Amino acid sequence: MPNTTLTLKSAASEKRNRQDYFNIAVSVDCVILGYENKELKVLLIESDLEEFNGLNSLLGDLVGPDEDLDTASYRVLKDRTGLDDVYLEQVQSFGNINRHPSGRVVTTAYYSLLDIRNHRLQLSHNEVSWHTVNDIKKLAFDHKEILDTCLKRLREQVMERPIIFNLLPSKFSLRELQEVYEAILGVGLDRRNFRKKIMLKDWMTDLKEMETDVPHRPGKLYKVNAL
Amino acid sequence: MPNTTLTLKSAASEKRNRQDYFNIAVSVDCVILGYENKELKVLLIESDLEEFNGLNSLLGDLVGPDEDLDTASYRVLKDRTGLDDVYLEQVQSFGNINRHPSGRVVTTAYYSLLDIRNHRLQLSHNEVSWHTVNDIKKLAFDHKEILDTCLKRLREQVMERPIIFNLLPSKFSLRELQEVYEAILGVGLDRRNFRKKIMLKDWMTDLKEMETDVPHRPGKLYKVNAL
DNA sequence: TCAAAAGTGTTTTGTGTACACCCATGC
DNA sequence: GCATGGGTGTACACAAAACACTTTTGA
Repeated sequence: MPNTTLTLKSAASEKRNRQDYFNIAVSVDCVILGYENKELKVLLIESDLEEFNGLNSLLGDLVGPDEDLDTASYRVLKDRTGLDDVYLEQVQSFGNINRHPSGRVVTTAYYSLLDIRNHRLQLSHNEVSWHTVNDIKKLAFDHKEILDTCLKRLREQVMERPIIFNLLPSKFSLRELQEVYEAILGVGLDRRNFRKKIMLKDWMTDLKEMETDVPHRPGKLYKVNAL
Repeated sequence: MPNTTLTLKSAASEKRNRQDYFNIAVSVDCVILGYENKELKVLLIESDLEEFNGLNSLLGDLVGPDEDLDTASYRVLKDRTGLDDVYLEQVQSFGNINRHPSGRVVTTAYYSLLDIRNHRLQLSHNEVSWHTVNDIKKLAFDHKEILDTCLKRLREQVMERPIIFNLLPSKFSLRELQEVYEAILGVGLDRRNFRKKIMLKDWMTDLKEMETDVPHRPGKLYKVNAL
């Protein structure tokens, strides 16, 4: 397959030779988000490129010749966190010519949501660690832009579809749920209005259980409905 | 630059050799949409691949080594339509292994909106022509899926941002505008409610002119506000 | 005078938002 | 008994939807 001739038609393409087209590498970058201590966090790795001395970057990798984009993202996630049952969604591709200092790489960004506490990660490298999203000022490559784009998409979707539950343990209280929303949206929410609104969505089921080990009146526990 | 070593870290990547990564080609595909006769249309070309005998496909091309993704899309648009002042937006990337029969191609889809009547296109190939979106059952490659994805995105955005005006001439009536919305959304809209809603958005200015050459009472003409 | 579309308002219904009090529990 | 958060309802503002008649023009 690699040596088959590509026959996409265009005046421009005919002028160039085939070799040019295979000088673009394809990668995926994963914005792996977790929630802990009322903060949204993202998994980053210390960049090993000199140009980015000291800067962190997203987790990503080149896409292999035998991989779909989604498959490659799952592989990155699995390799770096040990998890394979994780929510993953494609957001956008970034292909500026000079975005990678070592060569031409077009990357497709995904975001991923997981519960930091429940999944004790098997982090494959020591340099991989969680960082509070709000504290991140600068990342290697164009990864700050990628992060911001993914966060924007997440904020747009979080009230539309039941994705937020990926950040929570399987049993959670309404307070916990509201705190995750507040962390993502960056605003405080009225408790009564929040409860009304979220209950209308039919995303959760009352487990008829109560919180334990809380230093105050325990709240009801819920689970997310099957999707 | 093409011969610089890529140093993305991962156990998986270290196992493969560099050549593998440059066996993926990168393309863009443009869903070029226009509006005419109360119908939404898309610009298609007859596929020249044997495998897709007779099927149409979207307009696309490989991305050159010196082009951003956006630049490549603008080039495709310019080459195929002669237009360069056209709305263009990235939607999503498609990278399934077998999506292109001649080799591995990862493509990024864009949609584009233009006014068929005002821009008399200089179509570069005779095989390029407009097709009513609703009549399209099948396209070459995964282009039907790409088309559907772009249409879905368009429907989500059309009430959020003033993009629809790209489909209309610079002067238009509220009836024309409503008809475009109806064509895109595939539903009928109440005229009074539509007018109220659209006027609240502050997207248009009353030109203090009237339609001419209509076989009925002429309506007011509007123009889109500067963005 | 007829056909075709322009233009216009009111009522109802639902949703978003602001806001305050009593209750259950652990310490 | 005190601190902490759980749980609840009402009033107002605004947006969405349903709905019909008169007016203007060209043919």
